[in-house]
Amino acid sequence: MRAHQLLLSRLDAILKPHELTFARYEALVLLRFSRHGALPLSVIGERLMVHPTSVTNIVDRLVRQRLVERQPNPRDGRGVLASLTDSGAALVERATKDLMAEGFGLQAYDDTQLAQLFELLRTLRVDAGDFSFD
Amino acid sequence: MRAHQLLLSRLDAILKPHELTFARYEALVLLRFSRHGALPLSVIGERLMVHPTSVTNIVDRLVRQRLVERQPNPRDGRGVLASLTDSGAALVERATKDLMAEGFGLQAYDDTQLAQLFELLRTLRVDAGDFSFD
DNA sequence: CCAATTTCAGCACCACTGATATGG
DNA sequence: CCCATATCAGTGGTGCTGAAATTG
Repeated sequence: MRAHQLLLSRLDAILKPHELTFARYEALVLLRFSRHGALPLSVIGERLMVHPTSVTNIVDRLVRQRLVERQPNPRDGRGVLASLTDSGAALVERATKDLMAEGFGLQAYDDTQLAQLFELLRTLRVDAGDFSFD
Repeated sequence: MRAHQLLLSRLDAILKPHELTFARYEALVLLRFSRHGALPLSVIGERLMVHPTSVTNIVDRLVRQRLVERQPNPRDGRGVLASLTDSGAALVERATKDLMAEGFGLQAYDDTQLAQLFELLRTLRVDAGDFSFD
């Protein structure tokens, strides 16, 4: 619990100058690495494992910051696409560069330790019925 | 991040029938194991590492649930003690029994793995300037 | 008709800032 | 006078429930 709190506050501190929270950053990254820089809100919710109403909320804030635009989904009239704007794409580049410069807050670990930690945490995720990513 | 999310939701699920969040549970446990079942709010904030205004908020909610009472601090006229009520003490016993029955959500690990995980997470905490508890 | 997608109102919770009253 | 303790008002953020509109 405490390790999570410290790690999150590190990441938030790095993202704060960009006026991003970690949740909003994750959404931007997801869009950045999608095929067309745009995804249905439902897909964002699945990938980030957040509640549908939370997706609406996150996208609202990103739209207000002009980092993302809402577009009708051409392949599903019920759906909406969140689409990266140019300034959104530029911002996620800058923020990612800053995060990488700090090793995503995990500089204290070498590669072996990171692998051990990942494996141990995977045990908890699998036990809770999460994806295992193996 | 995901492991934390899953663990917290497990603990919250166990605590929900007792109408407790994990944060409120932590405060009750801290009081339960204090010398007189009562502590200054400032001490609660230090031990649980939460913001002073968050302590006021948490204690407010516990008072509303009749699990805790506010008392003037006899040794410091500025201060306030949060003091466990009988029903608060009884509730923390029941909640702890439920949590222990579920191994605090960590049944997936044996003792060796728990020790490894603790040690790896300690590395992050120490790196971030946290206490090390060694 | 039923199901999926998204939105909205509303609530609980958490973390913080800034200001304030009170007392050491 | 300065500092510590606690509270209060207010803001931003997260995570949910329940209901509704729209469309497949």
